[in-house]
Amino acid sequence: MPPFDMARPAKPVVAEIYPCGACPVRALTVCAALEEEELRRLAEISQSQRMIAHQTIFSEGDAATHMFNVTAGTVKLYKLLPDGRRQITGFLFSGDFLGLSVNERYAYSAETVVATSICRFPRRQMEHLLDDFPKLQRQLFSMASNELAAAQDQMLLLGRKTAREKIASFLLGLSDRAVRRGQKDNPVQVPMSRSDIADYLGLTTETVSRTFTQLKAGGAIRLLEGGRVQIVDKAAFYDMAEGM
Amino acid sequence: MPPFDMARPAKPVVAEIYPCGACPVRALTVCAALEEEELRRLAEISQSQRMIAHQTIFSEGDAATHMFNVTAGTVKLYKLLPDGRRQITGFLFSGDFLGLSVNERYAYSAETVVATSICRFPRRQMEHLLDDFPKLQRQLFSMASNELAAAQDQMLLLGRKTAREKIASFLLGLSDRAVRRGQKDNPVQVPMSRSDIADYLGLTTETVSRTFTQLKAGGAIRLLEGGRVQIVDKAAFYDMAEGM
DNA sequence: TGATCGCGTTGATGTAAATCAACATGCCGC
DNA sequence: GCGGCATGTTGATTTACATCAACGCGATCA
Repeated sequence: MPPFDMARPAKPVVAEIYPCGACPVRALTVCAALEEEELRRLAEISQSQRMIAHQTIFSEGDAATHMFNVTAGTVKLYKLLPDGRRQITGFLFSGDFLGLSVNERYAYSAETVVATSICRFPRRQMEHLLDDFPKLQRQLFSMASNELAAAQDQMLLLGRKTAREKIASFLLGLSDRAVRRGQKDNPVQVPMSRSDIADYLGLTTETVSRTFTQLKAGGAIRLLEGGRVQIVDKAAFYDMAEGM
Repeated sequence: MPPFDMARPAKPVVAEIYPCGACPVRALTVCAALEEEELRRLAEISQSQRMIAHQTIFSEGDAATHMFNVTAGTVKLYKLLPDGRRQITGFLFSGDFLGLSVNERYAYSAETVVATSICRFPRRQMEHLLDDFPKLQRQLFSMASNELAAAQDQMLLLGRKTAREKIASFLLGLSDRAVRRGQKDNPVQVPMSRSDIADYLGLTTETVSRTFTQLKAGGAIRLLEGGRVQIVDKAAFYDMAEGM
């Protein structure tokens, strides 16, 4: 059971204490590697918080006061150009960490996609904890390395893949990450709008829509209700995502 | 003076001992934060190596046996699709670190762009050092965070910028990094080929060439000999890079 | 029950950049 | 000095995707 009913989002609540020991995603995330003592210290500085869909967690350029961990729901990270063009640089799900900053400012904006629970840590205290617990730092470093690899995959997608390959890669990415969270990988839950998908893949909503239609017509996917997408032949779909 | 004459590249030499204490880029790189003792330990496991232009340092999928530090020259990182489409995910210069890996394999390929000196560390021993010296790990983590921010900028570029904006952003990026290395920022040295630039920006060589020509015709840049490019009005160029 | 709104789909048309092609230039080996 | 090759530039044409436009549908609400 999720920590709260996603269909009936609660109002955002600050300063609600969430016991780390009872955290539903502890095994998946930065806290996984921690001992009793470390976990206790982390719990002391953490606050759990629930947010409804489409709320801003922080904006690019804000002072980076906190780091965050997603415990339920979906978050998007994005950057804007002055004229409003938007690039979504990532979607985060339960277990994912956000809030790394360069020179004390957030380098991107973060917004909830659906009703979401996050756990927040004051950055200063978190940094002290990193000094005290190398294991925690190690864990965070390892997560950053993985994100870096994902970012490179996304650059290949944005720079060199066709619309069809982009959509296929996107769905497979969602599917793979669902597996890692221990959720069903196929059909895959797609909680974000066409517009969010477009801004993640460097396309327009129209092209995203048309490409979904084509994939459906070609028998590669089935669109189910509840925003779920079934990938008919996953192996063939991996090939499609790489242009084979 | 650079550590060797870049115009007359040496044959690659393995196992040449390079004293860290005399390293020309120590202040710029992962070694900057280290104490005497730490530096000595790092020196023990490091090997300096010179490579000519267009040599492979490692390939995607290779077992990740080493980590590297660029001490002179230029390196490109890239990923390939099965049909040969290529995305260059980054250019590295003196002081830059490479070789982070996910599950023991390199996630991308690395190749020299010009004659280059690198310093290599066996990964296993490097990881032990990270455990022994949290300061080193901290430094590496901080560099990874910066790279992550750069990767997000590049996603915005690839997904949402026009050819003209891409070229302007690229030149400014080179210029800014030259400053950080203490080199001249304008005119900026552009050591890579049109084809490399194209694969970095998600364009074709023809479009890169045409865009340079247009920028030159519009008076925004001047193409100098020796592969240098002068940015006429840097403030205006920053605006152009963001579509303003 | 009907008006309004946001979201997604589909169609017609436009265009930035890709592709195809030719040629110029510089560099290297001989 | 000369042929061969890689690299870069420019021109003609094509195309994948964007843009502009219309409409369907479900949710919300008076």
